[in-house]
Amino acid sequence: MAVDGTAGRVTRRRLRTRANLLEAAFTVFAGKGFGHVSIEEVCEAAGYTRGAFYSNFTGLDELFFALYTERAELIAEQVSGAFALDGPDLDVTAAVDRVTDVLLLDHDWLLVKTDFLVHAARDPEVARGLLEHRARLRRTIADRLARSHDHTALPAVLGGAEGAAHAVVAAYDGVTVQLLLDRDVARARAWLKQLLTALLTG
Amino acid sequence: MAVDGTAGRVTRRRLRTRANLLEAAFTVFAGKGFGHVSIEEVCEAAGYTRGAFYSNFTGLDELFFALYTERAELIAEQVSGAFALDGPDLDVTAAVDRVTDVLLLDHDWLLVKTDFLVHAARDPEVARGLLEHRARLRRTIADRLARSHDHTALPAVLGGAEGAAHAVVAAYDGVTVQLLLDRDVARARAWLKQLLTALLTG
DNA sequence: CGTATCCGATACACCGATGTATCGAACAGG
DNA sequence: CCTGTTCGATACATCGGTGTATCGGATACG
Repeated sequence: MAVDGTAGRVTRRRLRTRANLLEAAFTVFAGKGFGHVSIEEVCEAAGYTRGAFYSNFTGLDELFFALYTERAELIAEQVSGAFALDGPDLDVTAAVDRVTDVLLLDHDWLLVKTDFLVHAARDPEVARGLLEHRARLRRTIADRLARSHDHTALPAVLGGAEGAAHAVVAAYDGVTVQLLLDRDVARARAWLKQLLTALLTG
Repeated sequence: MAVDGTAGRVTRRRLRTRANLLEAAFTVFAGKGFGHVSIEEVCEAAGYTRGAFYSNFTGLDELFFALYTERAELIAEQVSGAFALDGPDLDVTAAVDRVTDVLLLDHDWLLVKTDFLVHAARDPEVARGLLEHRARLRRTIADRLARSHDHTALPAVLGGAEGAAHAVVAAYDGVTVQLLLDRDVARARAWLKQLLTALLTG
C-alpha cells in the first residue's frame, strides 16, 4: 500500500525514507527532467532500492505531484509574507523591492516547476489544481494591492487590483523563461523589478 | 547516414517522409510530451517503421530540434510581419492590435514550445541557440518600436526600445503559461493586449 | 527501358526498466 | 527482552524500446 489515511503505526523510519526519496527526486528531476527519469535512478540517488519506492509511492507521477506541491506551497508563503509585512496601507514600491529580493529564483526549482507546468498542461485534472493554486496566490496579491494608499497609482488598463495581480504573476512567469535560459539571477531580479514597477506604477 | 551536406541525389521521396515524420512527431510530442515519447510511437503515427526514422535522423533529439526550429522560424516571421506593416512611423496601439490578432496561440504549439524550453534550459548548447533566436526577435521589435512617432510614449522605467522589446517578450511568455493551463485563447488574446498596452503606453 | 543507387521495411540481439512476490531485518509496544 | 507488525531489500518474470545489419523494392537518370 502506498497512501493510506489509516496510519496503522506512526512509523518513524518511513517518514525519513519518504523525505529522502523526495529530496533525491528533486535533484534527479532537475538534472534530467521528469520525462527522462526512471524510478531506479531516483532510488539510487536516495540510496534505496525499488522496494522502498513502491512501498511509498504508486509511481513517478504521484511522487512528482507530492514533490511539487510541497515546494510550491513553501514559495507561495514566501511571496505572501513579502506582501504582508506592511501595515494597513501598502507601499507598492517597497513591496516590489521586498518581493524581488525574497523571491526564490533557483534554477533547479524553475526547471522542476516548468516541468510540472507542461505536465499539468496535458492533464486537465492536474491543471485544475495548479490553476487553483495560482488563483489563490493572485487573490492574496490582489488583496494587498487593494490596500495601496493611492489607488489611482494602479494603471487603469489592467482593470483594478485583480488585473494588477494577474500582471504580477505574468511578469514573474515571463522572467522565469528568460532566467531558465541565461541563468543570470541578478539580471533577472533587476529585470523583474523593472517590469513590476512599470506595471504597477504606470 | 542521417545528415549530409553532400546530397548525392535530390531524392524526392526522402523529403516527403522526413516531412511526414516531423508532422507526426509534432502531434505525438504535443500529446505526450517529448520525454515520454518513443521513436516507435513517432514512426507508427507517421506510418513508417524505425528503418525510415534512423535513415533520416540520428535520434529523437535531432528530430525535436529540427521540428522546433522549423516552426519557431515561422512564428518569428509572423510577429515581424505584424510589426513591419507600418509606414516609417509606428503606431504603437495599432501594432499591438495586429500582433495580438495574428499571434499563433495554438495549445499544441505552446506545449511543444515549452517542452523545448525546458530541454534547452538543461543543455547550454541548445540554450545558446534559443537565446540567440529570442535576441533576434527582440531586436526586430526594438527596431520597430524605436520608430514610434512619439518616443516619450515608451515608459522610461523599461529603458528605451530595447527594454520595451524585452518586456513584450516577457508578456508573451507570461500569457503563454496561463494559456497552457486554462486553454482560453480568447481570454489570452485580450489579456495580452491589456498587458502590452499597459507596458508600452504606460 | 535498363540499371545503379537510394530508401525504408524486416529481423535480430540487447539491454534497461517495470511491477510483483517473497523474505529477512528493523522497530514500536508491552 | 520479546513479539507481532511494518518496512524495505532481493529475486524473478516480463515487456518495450533501442540500434544495427541486411534485403527487396522504389526511384532518378541515361
